[in-house]
Amino acid sequence: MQKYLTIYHDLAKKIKANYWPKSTMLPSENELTAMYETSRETIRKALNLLAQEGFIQKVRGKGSVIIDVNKFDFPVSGIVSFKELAVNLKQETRTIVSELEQVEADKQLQSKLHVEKGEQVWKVVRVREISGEKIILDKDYFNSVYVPELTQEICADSIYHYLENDLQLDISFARKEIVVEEPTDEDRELLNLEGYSNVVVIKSRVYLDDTSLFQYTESRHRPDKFRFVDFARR
Amino acid sequence: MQKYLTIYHDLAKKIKANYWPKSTMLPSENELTAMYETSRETIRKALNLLAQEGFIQKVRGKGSVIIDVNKFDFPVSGIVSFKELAVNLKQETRTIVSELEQVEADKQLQSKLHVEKGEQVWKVVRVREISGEKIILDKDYFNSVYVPELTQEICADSIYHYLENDLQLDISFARKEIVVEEPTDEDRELLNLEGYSNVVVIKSRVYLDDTSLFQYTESRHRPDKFRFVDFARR
DNA sequence: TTGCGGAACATGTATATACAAGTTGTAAAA
DNA sequence: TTTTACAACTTGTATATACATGTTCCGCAA
Repeated sequence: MQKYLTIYHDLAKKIKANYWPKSTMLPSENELTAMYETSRETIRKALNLLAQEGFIQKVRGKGSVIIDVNKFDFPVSGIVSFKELAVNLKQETRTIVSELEQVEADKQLQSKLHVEKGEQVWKVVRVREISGEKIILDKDYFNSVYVPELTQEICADSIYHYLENDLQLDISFARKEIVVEEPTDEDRELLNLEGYSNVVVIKSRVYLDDTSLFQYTESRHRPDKFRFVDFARR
Repeated sequence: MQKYLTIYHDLAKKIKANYWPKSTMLPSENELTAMYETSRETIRKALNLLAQEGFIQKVRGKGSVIIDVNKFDFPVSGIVSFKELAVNLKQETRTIVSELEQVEADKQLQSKLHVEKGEQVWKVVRVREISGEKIILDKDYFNSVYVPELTQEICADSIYHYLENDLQLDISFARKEIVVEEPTDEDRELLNLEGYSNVVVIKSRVYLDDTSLFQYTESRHRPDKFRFVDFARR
């Protein structure tokens, strides 16, 4: 593994474990250079990563202050699969595959997935149950060129795990959009909406390493259970 | 100005202006090094920034592909003032200052702004009108230690401009949280809610360069007009 | 006592060099 | 013709050096 990543992970782990008191300085770059027996540039790469992820704040002429991280509980920012999220949640979760089929792309899908008319597309509809309540409705569409086969088992477990480990796809980046919509009949039917008159919809286009678009997803959430946490720099 | 930032801005401008066709390769790092008469590391700093911001996708052994940017229309991600947003909007916008006063921090504010009991805090309530409709209700609280004075004029124009240019504050990062809530009486009174039974609330804690917390904000949006666009990397 | 200057330290930027590792096309070998 | 091997590209990582620039603190001079 690369040195700067190893150092980054080591420092991140120590910060999370409160190895240093919050709001105090990290050792200086020169000290870290000596501690890890490497060069200053390598340390700086690790520190810049830490700053980007909100662990530290670099102050010129002074040093790196450890930011008091109040554990981000639901980082929908970034690309994270539901299964990866679920392990952080205390509650019981369950995934119900309600639909799984290969369909021809209609006009709407064509524009969202950038495929030609009539091309084959996998459609997966899944309901996410948290603590016994049906909270999230995930509608995924995959370009069959990149995902030729999907099974009930894969969808019930983790599609992302299958794509990355078995199909060796390099998922790279996504464009996301969050809006609030009125529930569709499908939403009302599949979710426990409890009279709520809105759903929060996260629409994502997901791209591979080679910038090809392979997935379009709508994640539809009951509004009271939705929470998006973000870290932003000016 | 720093070389790598100059190069970054130059490349970003060219990409936005379609100087190179979308989905094609940028010149290689070595070519750019020659073009800008600098070192490869400096070029790499600029390219990494472009990748971070979603302009390009770096592919090892091949080069940097230009990502087809479909102009992100409403980047609430990052820290952006309403006035900065407004210049990108085509519609007419107006800001109405509905409240401006210095108050003692109550228990709730104490925890949100990390101030002591009874400390002075500026409270600003503003309504944002877009195309004649009252869409957004911004409630800002500033720690008086960092912001001793605020006037009607400043609030009607841009508080951020005042903080950064006149008070010389270095606004650095923010923690944000997006949730959906039921409208309060204040929401119903000040906004044109048109019968909507929810509001989208962005709660932000904003920090200075030296990691001190100086602002807490709730930005309350009418759900049909709310849209959050994000670029994420796995 | 007060204020100024500078040493010693911090991070930021720029450059050069070396090698590792992935991709592609070509020419030689089977 | 097909396969293999390699050269010539690409980006990724690691190191060393130099200087710029911001912060802190201590001691000396006024």
